[in-house]
Amino acid sequence: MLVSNTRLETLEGILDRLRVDIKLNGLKNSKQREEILTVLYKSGTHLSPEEITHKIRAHDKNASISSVYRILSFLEKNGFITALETDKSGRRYEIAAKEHHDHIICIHCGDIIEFVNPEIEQMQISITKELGAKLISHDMRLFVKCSKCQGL
Amino acid sequence: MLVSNTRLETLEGILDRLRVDIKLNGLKNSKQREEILTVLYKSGTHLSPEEITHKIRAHDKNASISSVYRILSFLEKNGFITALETDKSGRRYEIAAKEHHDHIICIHCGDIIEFVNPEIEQMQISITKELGAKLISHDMRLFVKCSKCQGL
DNA sequence: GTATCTGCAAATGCTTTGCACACCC
DNA sequence: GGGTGTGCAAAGCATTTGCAGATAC
Repeated sequence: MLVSNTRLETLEGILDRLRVDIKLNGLKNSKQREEILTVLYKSGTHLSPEEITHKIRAHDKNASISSVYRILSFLEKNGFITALETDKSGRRYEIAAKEHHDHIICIHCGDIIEFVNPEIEQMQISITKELGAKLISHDMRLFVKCSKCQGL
Repeated sequence: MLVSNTRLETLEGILDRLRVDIKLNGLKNSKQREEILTVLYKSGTHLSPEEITHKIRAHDKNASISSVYRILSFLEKNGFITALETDKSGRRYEIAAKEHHDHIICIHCGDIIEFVNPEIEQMQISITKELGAKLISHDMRLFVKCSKCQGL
């Protein structure tokens, strides 16, 4: 079953959580953290660090990719975004404020379809429970030739 | 359900297939290709290119890691081995002559448990079929804290 | 002999880090 | 003011590639 692209939270709600998180960690506010989260929220897709850098440079000419990497790492660690490896070219990031989902990736055109299957989710929990292990996170990628690329 | 570590094929059988494959591709025989496949077959685990290089150097003092990469790439492309990314430190390889399986990876000790769930396998096919896409390959990783690491 | 295979060293590409200055509280 | 954030350049690290000599057929 496909996942709608609707965010579960408003952008302002997410930014508020970010500000609280920053306070709790004794950190200081920064425009860039908010800007990157905003870019990911608005795009709704999976962006590479390079694409993100390019986008934030629209408002901030000198933004550097190294800061983008630092911030992405912080945002991922704190659960605001999630990473996905679609191929060998590196990681891509998406906003975490969506329903949990897995990914179908077309190996030809790179298109990504998001889906969730509650039965599979449940089985994953059962499987690890049987082993006495605790499921921390999971990751399922279906690599396909999508309908548009069938003829190629 | 756990997957036994039994190989589906003898080492000689696999090497024979490799030799046929090499002929068909107009390539030449090489000790290293067979040696690497043998190392992976005998180890039964997931080895990094560096570990593989170290092992084949037991019989071949000057073996280089770049050849290992080249050969791993060939063996993967031709279906003799499969790659797995357990963490950010790079890819690991295992012999393909096992039952198809997915991986449970302990984020603490790095232990890997192999399992297969036929129902999930079936669902993955149905999900992609519904979209008119053709499933080429898939990949499911359950990151856990394993029973031995629970207390940590 | 000719094409493939190999080791070596250099290059590549993504990501991380050190440092000095800028900025927040 | 002191600690955190940022840009820049350099470093890291896994992986790839160019090249010349070695090897297979």
